[in-house]
Amino acid sequence: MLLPKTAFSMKANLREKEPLIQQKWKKADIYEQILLNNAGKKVFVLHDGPPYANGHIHIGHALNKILKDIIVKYKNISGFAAPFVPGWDCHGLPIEYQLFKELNISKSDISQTEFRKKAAEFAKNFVKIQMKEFMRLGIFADWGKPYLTINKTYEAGILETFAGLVERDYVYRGAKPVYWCCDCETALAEAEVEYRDIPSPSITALFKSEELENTYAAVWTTTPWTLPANVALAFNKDFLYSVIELEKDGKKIRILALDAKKEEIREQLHSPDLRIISQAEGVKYAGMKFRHPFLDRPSVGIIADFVEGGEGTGIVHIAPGHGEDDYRAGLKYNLPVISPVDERGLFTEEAGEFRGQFVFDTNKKIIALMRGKGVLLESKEITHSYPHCWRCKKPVIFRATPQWFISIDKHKLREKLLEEIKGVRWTPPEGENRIAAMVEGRPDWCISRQRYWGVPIPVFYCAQCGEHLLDAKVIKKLAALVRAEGSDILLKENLPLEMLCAKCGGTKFSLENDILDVWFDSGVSNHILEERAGHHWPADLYLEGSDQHRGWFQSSLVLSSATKGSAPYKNIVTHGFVTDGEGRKMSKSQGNVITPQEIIDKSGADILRIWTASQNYAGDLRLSDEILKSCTDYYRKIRNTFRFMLGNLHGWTPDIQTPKDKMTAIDLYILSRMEAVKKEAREDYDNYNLAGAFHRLFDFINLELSSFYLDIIKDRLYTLGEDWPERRSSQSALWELLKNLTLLFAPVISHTSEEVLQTAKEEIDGSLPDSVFLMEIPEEKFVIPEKREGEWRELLKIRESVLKAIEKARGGGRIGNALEAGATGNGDFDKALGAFSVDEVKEIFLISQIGESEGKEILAEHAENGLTVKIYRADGSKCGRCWRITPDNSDGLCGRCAQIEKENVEAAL
RNA sequence: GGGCCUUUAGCUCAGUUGGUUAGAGCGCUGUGCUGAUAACGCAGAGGUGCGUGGUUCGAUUCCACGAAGGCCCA
Repeated sequence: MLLPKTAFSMKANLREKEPLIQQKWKKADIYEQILLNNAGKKVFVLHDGPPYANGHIHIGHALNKILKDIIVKYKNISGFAAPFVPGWDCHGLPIEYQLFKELNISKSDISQTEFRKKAAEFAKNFVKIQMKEFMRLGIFADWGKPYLTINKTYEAGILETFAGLVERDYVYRGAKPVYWCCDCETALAEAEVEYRDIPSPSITALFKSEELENTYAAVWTTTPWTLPANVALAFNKDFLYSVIELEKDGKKIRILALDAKKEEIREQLHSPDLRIISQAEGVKYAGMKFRHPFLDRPSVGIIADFVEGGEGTGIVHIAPGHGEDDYRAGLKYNLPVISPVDERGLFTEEAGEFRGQFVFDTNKKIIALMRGKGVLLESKEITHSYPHCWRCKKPVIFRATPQWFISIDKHKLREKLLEEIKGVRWTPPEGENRIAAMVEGRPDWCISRQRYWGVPIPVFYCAQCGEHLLDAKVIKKLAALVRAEGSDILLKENLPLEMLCAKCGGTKFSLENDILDVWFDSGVSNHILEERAGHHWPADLYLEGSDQHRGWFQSSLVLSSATKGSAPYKNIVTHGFVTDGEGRKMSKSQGNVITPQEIIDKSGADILRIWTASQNYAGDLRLSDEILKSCTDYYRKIRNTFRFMLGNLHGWTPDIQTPKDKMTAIDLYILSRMEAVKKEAREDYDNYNLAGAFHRLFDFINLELSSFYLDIIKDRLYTLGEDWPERRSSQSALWELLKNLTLLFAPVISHTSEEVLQTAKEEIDGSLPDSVFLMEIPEEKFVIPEKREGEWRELLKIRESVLKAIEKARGGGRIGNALEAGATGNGDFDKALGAFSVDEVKEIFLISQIGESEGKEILAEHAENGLTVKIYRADGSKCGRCWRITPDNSDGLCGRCAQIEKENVEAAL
């Protein structure tokens, strides 16, 4: 008896084994080895989108990097050389914000240079942490040489791209409102603003129509101080508006407002009655001119969909210098941005009589002024939620400040972008539509940030006249300096630049205070592809979460198209977000968060990798204990099947490989099936359908190997003489199966595949390479003719019926082991069996006798699809060795086993 | 509130121009084996195809509206 024997254990113990395998990979410098091994092959570049370096990795990071890793590994074992350089995004507000909090200081307590040093340390520390965490997932990458957006060469690349934009005239100066703290005299980001309830005036101002007789538009606002910056009134195009006539202070007056508000207005004015003069939808008021209530300035009617009917009058006061909505509406209608407020929150000259006064203090004066002019409909106080500074806790304002922009329409860039989008292959395809819609509607890109932690915008101001200097040549010089010294050098004074002010001839300059938006940083990342050996530009693939349609995919596209003339990628794959088992967002407050660390500690990285590969990532990905449990079940099945194959290859080596033309029918059949499955799985991998590949491979292992082929060949493997041809044939097939499946699964369960291969190297074939990733998926070579496949399909249909019939017999308590049974059937039965020998059929059905049922008691019968199968007890007695029932049994052994025993005895002599 | 997307058995997935009783696997239940044994085989149960309307001889598949959820934006 030759039973399976292998050191490959049933229990995986991944949490202890994986780190050991990873150590070996690290020691052998597996990443380098793979690329060395694949030198000369076609290059495939997956360019990593940089995660932000400010915390431990969460499940979304793990998902993203594992998906990338699966694809890169697959490419590397299927005829490509696929490098993978990991990146990190290291500048930006989140780090700055976190660090200020940690240090418990504010901008004024620390110099920019000193702060930047600490921020760089902070980022590098998390790069180190995340790198370790990614490595623990089994990700292969150029860990020794990642790209960090704070690397000197990287920062130089940022400036070079910027110079390219300046050369082509894409960069311009404009104004945009930002949150502004008048106390700290600084701009604030969304994250630095907290909302608190405060009392504010709630007023309705009247804007006199220049076209309609004695008619005033009623406009509600809670920030009267922004009225000096008013330039427009917004209507909702679909709402119904009315001009109503009523009495105010004893005089007739006509008010324009939302029709639904007319009663409310009548009550506010204590008017005894109201008369509807006209009614129209908001769209009618687009372009209509109104008079500012207290300044000599027109205010024009516009349409905006953010106008709501709930609070107010349905007519919204628009001050593009003091609100985000207002600003965007202003862009659309080409309205001027007025922001007559300085950095301390004091009105400037532009505000006329309010000059020098603090904005919040002028609310009352403005109300009084309007009341005096008879253009105030109502005034009261309300309490509402209002943004405050996270640091000094004072209310903030929206204030327009000078900012730098990249034009999206210069040189028809927008059209170019849309054209490029069409040239990219988007997976899933809906992504194309999504990004195209965003690009169509996006405004110019504001790249200024009033922060410390980033690359300074390379613009200089003349110390004498204040004129700005934006010069590509100068910026290229700066880039060279930065390449050598890092971006901190820009903060130094007296840079050797030899600049001259074009306006006044001045020679002293100061650097712009604003830094570049971090999306600019990461948007230029594809420049590393041109600098790294073994890479090429554009990248073959970008793979990120679907949120990056607005983020990185777009910033990369804009910068690359503007400066290099095309998109930096050929393929985009996007994945959804991880939710809990109910499809709900994971959040700390919900308590439904599962971290990659927990999964690794409990089950191992290969389980997490199976989770990643088994789900369709196009939509949201659910994660729960129940789902992980099923991943563990997948894993156990795969592992045990590998174990069975390894164990039964004991005593076999490739030099006694059975040639294809000597293999038995069932071995040839299963190998042919393997080829078909491999082809399908490879197509899936090639199309980034990882779940398709995984389920296909798993089903093959489960349905065709474990339940079918392996079950059947046990008899040969265990009971035949060691060298018998049928046994060697099956072992040769096992070897092919093992190699193919180890490799096909390697991108997913990398650690386990490696363990399988190393076990095989020790136990079966010492000439195998040191890592499964230094191999290639075997080429197709075991396909049987279509006609033969058809014969097998017929046979397998009958096998199903036989199994059901046997189960019926078993249910009746008439039979236990299937080997006790014999089977026969009607005409179709014999016809389908005709293509196979009786011995083959018995083997495949796992029974002891076929046909010849005359005079026998039928134990069970099963009929379906015109086929009837009958089960009876096989003739003869049970062989003590192979357990088959045969008529030629003597001394408890069947004829075959008796001979094998004899051979074994002779061999032993 | 707007744009894009998702919704098929407890779980993960298939379902290819709309056409007969909607398929797998896992899990579950039952059962066999005890020479893959904390393994392996066999069988079975399990679905108002998110809901409501419409187009059609006929819709999981097409259309409209709605619900729940996700991403982005406001």
